[in-house]
Amino acid sequence: MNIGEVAERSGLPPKTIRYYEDIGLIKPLRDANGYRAFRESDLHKLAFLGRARALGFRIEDCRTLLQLYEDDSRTSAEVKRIAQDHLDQIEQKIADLSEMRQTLSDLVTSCAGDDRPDCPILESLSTKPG
Amino acid sequence: MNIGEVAERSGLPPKTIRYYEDIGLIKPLRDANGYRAFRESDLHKLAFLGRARALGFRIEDCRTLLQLYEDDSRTSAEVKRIAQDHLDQIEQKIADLSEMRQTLSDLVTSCAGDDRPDCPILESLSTKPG
DNA sequence: ACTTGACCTTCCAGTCACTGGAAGGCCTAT
DNA sequence: ATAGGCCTTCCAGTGACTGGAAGGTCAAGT
Repeated sequence: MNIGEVAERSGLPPKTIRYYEDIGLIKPLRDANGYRAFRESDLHKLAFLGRARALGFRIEDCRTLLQLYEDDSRTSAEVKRIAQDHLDQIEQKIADLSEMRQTLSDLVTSCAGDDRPDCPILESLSTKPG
Repeated sequence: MNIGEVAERSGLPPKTIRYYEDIGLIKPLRDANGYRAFRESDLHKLAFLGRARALGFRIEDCRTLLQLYEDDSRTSAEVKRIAQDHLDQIEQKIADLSEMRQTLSDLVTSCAGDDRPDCPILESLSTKPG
């Protein structure tokens, strides 16, 4: 398989696939003409990586997860710890964003949004809280 | 005021303040010794920027908001549009993260997290959905 | 006068995970 | 022979800082 087909089948752009090879996540073979020659196993890894990335795992976590996947002597505890840590971070992010949303949505609601200059949003940004 | 005092009073690290000068958000004066000499107005701008950043506005939006703040002929509609767009993006991000959280939390729950290798998390990552 | 330590300066590199673009080689069909 | 659609590498840019090195300045203490 050439990179175009793998890109289509994995859903990842060719650029990303080359990047993943650069950082050692996959090691496709090469044809005599220099083209990358992907095996089914490479495609499978790329799909794995795509799904892990879609869940928001950092690349280094993806690397670890892939290693664990290929390691018969892994324990599910190792995997779970990574996923739980990531889940914690996602929940923290949601909490932070929810606070921003609340503040912003209050400000947006209170702003007339007309052609006058008076604006509670700017007033809030320019004023010390408390 | 030197940068240290401004950093303390604005809550922004000196590095960030220098960076904001680099990209033209503030233009502090200079003392004869080359030290930055901040006016109260610089401090006020930095505090404004700090609050805007804390609400998650991108730097370029912060720049625009600061310009609008200083423009007597602004309209609140301009400000509101920026804030509303940002709010929309935050809500989109929360939606994306919430979906990740749901999936991840299901996976974490279903994983025993013991010393055996069987792991629904890895199985899910390695399997095509559908 | 000298030294110490806490400031301040600039500049360069690194972060993260790609993404865009340029310059050029290869393959297939006409 | 040429056109186009692949493929290759390499370099630079993204956003918003952050760390660190190398060196200048200032105030206080001895």
